Amino acid sequence: MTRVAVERLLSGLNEPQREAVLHAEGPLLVLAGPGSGKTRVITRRAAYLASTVTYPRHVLAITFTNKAAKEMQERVRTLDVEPGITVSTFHALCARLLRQYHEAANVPRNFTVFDRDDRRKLLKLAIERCDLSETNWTPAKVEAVISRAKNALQTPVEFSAANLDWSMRTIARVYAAYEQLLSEMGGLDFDDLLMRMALILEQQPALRDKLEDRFRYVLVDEYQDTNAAQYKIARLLTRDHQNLCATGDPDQSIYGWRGADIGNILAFERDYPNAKLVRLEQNYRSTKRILQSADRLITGNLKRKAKTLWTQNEDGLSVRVIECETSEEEAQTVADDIAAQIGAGVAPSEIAVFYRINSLSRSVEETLLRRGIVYQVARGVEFYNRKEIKDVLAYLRVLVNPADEVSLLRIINMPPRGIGDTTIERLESLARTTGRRVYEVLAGNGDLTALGRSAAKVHQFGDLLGQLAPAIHQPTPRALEFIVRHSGLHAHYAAETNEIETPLANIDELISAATEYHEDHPDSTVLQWLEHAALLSDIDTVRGQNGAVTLMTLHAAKGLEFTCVYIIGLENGLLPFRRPDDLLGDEEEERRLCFVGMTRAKRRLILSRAKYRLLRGQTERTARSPYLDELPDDGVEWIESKAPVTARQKAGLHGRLPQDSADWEIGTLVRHPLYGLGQVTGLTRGGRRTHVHVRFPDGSDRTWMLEFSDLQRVEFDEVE
DNA sequence: AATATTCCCGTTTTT
DNA sequence: CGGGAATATT
Repeated sequence: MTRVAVERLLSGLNEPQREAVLHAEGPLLVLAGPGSGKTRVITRRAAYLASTVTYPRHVLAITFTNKAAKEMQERVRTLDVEPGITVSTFHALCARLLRQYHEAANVPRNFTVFDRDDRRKLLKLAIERCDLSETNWTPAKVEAVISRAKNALQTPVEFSAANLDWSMRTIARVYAAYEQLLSEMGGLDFDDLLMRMALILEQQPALRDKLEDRFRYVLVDEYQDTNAAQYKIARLLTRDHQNLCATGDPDQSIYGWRGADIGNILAFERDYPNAKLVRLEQNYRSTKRILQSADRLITGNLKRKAKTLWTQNEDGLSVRVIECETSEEEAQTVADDIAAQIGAGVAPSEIAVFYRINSLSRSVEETLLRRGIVYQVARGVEFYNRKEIKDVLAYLRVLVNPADEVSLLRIINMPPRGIGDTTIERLESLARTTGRRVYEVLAGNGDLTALGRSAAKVHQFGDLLGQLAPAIHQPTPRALEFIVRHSGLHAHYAAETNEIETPLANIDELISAATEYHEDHPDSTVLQWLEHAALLSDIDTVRGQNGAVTLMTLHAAKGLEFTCVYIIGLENGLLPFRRPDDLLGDEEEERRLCFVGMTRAKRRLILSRAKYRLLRGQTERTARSPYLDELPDDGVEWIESKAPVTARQKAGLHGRLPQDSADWEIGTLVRHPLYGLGQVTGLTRGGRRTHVHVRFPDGSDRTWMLEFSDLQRVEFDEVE
């Protein structure tokens, strides 16, 4: 690369940023405050290494999310670097390497990644196998303990040895049974991906050497959120060449609950005594007032390395704290302000609402919906959690990895084909007694008479799988279409009429997603796509562009920035979050979480709380978050939201006028405050909910839950 | 065997 | 409140 080109990589960077970009050999720690241009630095650094110092294939960058990986890959490309660097999350990287070196890793070549649901199911089985009761040993609790053990790289035996008390010993038994089940099914859970990789790097020197030689320059972003397994992987990959660049910010460590150890970043200089340290402290993102407020808050943390955040940006607006009466009012106030900002010309995509727990999104969603403000919720996993989506994926998973009995049992009677619980039990016991796996019983032409009358149906199902099997060698979108069509799922879901939820539309969307992925990765296999889908996170599925306001948890907000930021629910027990039963909770981590949220804001930051909050069906009195009291006096404006008593609130019932579903029928003319006049085209009455479908003159169809809608009946004579 | 209904429970954050 | 499991019904 020419001198001119290197100059270009350095253009617009300040001195410490340049140092970080140009430091090639040896360990480097970049402590980067919020908004300090870290992304720019690591992108340029990767480009510099790939083009000037070495070849692209020797550069590895590990990011926290898939989305960040994709963006970084693209940015490096626009810097005119030859393709070939590896940018990936820890999990995706490990999955790829474990598959590539499956023999050394002692995992099946076609292992599948078991998500949280699968893991729960398997744990239930494991608890059962250990003759324990699910009430005493709840899957959730056991899951947490096992996950922690795996993150600490403890096998069942080691875990058992390390714990003397009876309860932990018992969980160790479940852990062992769970591992047995996983291995029988050819599955790896999220933690396994890291743990296995760490262990083979440790135990197989030849492979470790090979990988270290491949990845000669390693960058780990968000180093403050690495856990023991990730730490070990990073260290082992760079043991000899020591070219590890860690970037991050201890003040933004927010994943302690999932095993992340803030100590990893704090001890970097001890681990690497000759490390170069670069501090990025100039903030280019936020106004002075926003930065000062956030900085003041974070100084409340006692266990902390002091640092100086500063900015040359303007003072800006005061940070606002809005105290509302109720959570509904809070949502309305936020929606009002959002509407005003959009009216003033702020792009909706520059606006975000953050909250501590997902369930808080609902109130804001409702108010935005009513105002017709387009929004997106960073909760993409929910899409992959839909029943129909899981059904389709289960077919793929079974075809790719027939040992996956969790998926097999999911589809054996989906669509319904007359194979009920008793038949399944018989099938399982037949498999057990003949020492085979269930899929082997299905695939073999053996004797199914033990299954009684259902034998024919089971046999048919085995045939069906045989017919579908070739599809997985097709490109994923085609495989999906084939399977959806021929499995009977299509017919099954097409038959479901008058539903608001349209499974077929979701399946189409799944195929679109696969198509998009396939365009980006033309040579990818079904197996790779499944893996990709399993490792997607909430934030990965946010579609950046379009004119939508973004709603997300504070955790998902890390690494992003918006012109206007609203953080709702600043109440004691909610932020900082505290579980009802237990007193503990890392209050410093909660403070960091708030800090992360505040520092996402460029120009306008609003913090809100409600004195009464409707949570899980009950309105409760709340107390203000202590964090609000820690904000500086200057530059913060406190607003007591006046509570306009509307007809709605007087009417009670979630602040809405009661609607009587008896008044509604197909053809009824209605008026909506936003969309105007429309006509009811359908009603879906569920257990306690009624959904109204309405068509408007512009041809659009919309659906509301009757009790929440702002629809009003219109009599014919009014229309004239 | 499949579907409809009721009841009970648990309460975060996510790869 | 909402989801999942257990139970009742056809």
